[in-house]
Amino acid sequence: MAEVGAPVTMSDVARAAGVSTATVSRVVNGRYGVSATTIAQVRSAIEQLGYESSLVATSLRRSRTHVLGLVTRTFQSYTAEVLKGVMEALRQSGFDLIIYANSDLYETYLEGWEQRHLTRLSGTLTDGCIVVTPWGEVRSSTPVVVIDPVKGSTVPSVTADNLAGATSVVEHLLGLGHRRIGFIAGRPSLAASWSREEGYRGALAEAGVPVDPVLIGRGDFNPESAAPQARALLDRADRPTAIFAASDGMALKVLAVAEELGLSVPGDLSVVGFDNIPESALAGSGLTTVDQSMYQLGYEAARMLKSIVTGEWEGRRQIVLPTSLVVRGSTGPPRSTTGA
Amino acid sequence: MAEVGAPVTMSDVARAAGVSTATVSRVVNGRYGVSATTIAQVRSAIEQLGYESSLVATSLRRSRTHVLGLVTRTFQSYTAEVLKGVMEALRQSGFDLIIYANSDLYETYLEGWEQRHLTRLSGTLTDGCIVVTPWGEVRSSTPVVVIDPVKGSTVPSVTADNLAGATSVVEHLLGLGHRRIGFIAGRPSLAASWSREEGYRGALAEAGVPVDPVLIGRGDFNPESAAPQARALLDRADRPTAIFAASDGMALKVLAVAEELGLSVPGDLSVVGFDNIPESALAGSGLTTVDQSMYQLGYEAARMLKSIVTGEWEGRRQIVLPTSLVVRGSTGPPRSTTGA
DNA sequence: CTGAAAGCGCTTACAG
DNA sequence: CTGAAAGCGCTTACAG
Repeated sequence: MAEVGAPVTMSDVARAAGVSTATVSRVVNGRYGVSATTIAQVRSAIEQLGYESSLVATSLRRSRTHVLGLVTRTFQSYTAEVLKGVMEALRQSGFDLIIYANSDLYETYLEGWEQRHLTRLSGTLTDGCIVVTPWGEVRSSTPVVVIDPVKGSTVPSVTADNLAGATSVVEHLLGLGHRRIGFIAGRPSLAASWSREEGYRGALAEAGVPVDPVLIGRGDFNPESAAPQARALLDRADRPTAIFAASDGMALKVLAVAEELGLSVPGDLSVVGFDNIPESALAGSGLTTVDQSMYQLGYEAARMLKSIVTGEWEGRRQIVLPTSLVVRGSTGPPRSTTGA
Repeated sequence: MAEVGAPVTMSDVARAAGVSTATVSRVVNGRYGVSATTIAQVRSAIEQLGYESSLVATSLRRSRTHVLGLVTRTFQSYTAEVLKGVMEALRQSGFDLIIYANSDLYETYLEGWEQRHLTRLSGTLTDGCIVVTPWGEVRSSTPVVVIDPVKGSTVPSVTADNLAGATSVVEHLLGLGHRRIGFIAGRPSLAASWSREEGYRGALAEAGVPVDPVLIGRGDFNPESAAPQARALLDRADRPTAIFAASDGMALKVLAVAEELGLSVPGDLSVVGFDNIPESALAGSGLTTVDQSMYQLGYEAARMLKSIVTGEWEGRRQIVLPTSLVVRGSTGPPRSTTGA
């Protein structure tokens, strides 16, 4: 029952039913103008042969495919959340979803992957695409909605309120009595990265705490990128009493480095992340972080894309969703609460 | 920069470069027998126009597409784990991955979704497919590997050692002193469901504890399906001191029902699940469960599919992966440890 | 109500 | 080394 012969095509059905492929196509697509008898014959042939129209052939011929695409570089935990949101928004919408992932990202196409995939899908397969965290600005012949766009992007997009989120983190740390607060930044090209750094700087400035450039490390959102930065910060004589990493992945790495150096958290060091991925709740006594509902990002992106495709979208094309601070065990007052 | 005109086709490139589409195709695919000058011209036209070949047109024409498919009904947390494993196995393999999800699952196609999607992809788009937890037996004109097949399936598949996993759960509960152990089964058609029930029955029998049919509830792996079953079990005068649910989703529901009824866990009731989804570690003091590495399932399924497609697969076509018991706070000795 | 024919964007023998 | 032509599996005007 596993692997059977060649796929059943529309010609096979036409032959079996004694009609032309045009007629089969009409029946399959429920077009008017086919006699009841013919419909019955064709239906029975379809049933017997187990025919299903080829997605590829159909979408090559049709202008509208009722398939939306999603292009992502990786499948992290947060990707699953995004996908759940997307599927919920698409439920009963008449749009199917296709997700395309490339296996060669460690080779040639790393930089422009999203553009390449987008183009390969757009002309024919999909009516529109969601792109998750692209490396650059994207363009397409069909509608696109970007989740986490690059800085300065003009494409329709959905993003979390990174500025407010980062601000709340620093206010939380300041409230606990921290004054030397380190920051590990994310990939510079992303708008999210800039906003988080801006929130960090702004909140310090607001509190009258000077920003010390030596306390800022440059990561790229990749967990590994945070390790050397954390080590550099924590090896200093005047090391920070708290580190705010621009993503949970990086923050978890900071926790690992702290443990490696024999620093207790939050006694010797408070650590905060951003994203609230599931792993953050599991790490030791929990990682304090900013929740940006990836589910919501996915949901809103899909809702927007769907409406743009059908021409019904009226609202703004750059959506910003609220974030919320989640305080867990990785933050506390510094050892000597004499700062200020 | 967002939405641009019509997609750039191979004809556009051919026109710009002053050659035929056949030549462009040769350059794009790196075929021999094109002069250096022509290659340069075509390359420059491709560059200027930002051309990418259409995935759909290419795969319609070619027999081999170097794209593998994955068909899934939902995106749960475990799906992300499966996908991570799949991508890892496919990394650098030359195979891209396409995931297809249907938005109308709540309508017509609920029952046969996997077969329908499979057929629509198989003829043309993909060289082979992974199907996650199908409703029935699947057939296809190209290779298929099923994760969690239905009972009696003969298709190549990867599955966890559900029998051993369930056995270890019951042994764990027996070891704590439980004798009245309830069970909430999963969807009957799945092989996983049968094996888990078999493990439950077998371990009880092994210990000389008679299986009481009133302690077995029939769920379908869907969390919601467990609520009425749990209530029925817990409303009994001779209620069980422990409930083993065949999935974490259902087990978490059991915890909710217990709380609703004012039962303390594990004091009044021990609860065990199966799967070890991330949420299980977060629930209260943690859900005791069986870890079946979804990452491994995905990884092995992709590795097998890839090899079958390239004709290199030599090993068994029904892989069973080990499981391990994860003891957390939801299990403990029953209130009166006087059983025996 | 039905079919022959063109064409969606490609690739691949087949000629030259 | 290069191009004209056929064809992958469909859909859609256009005739009849």
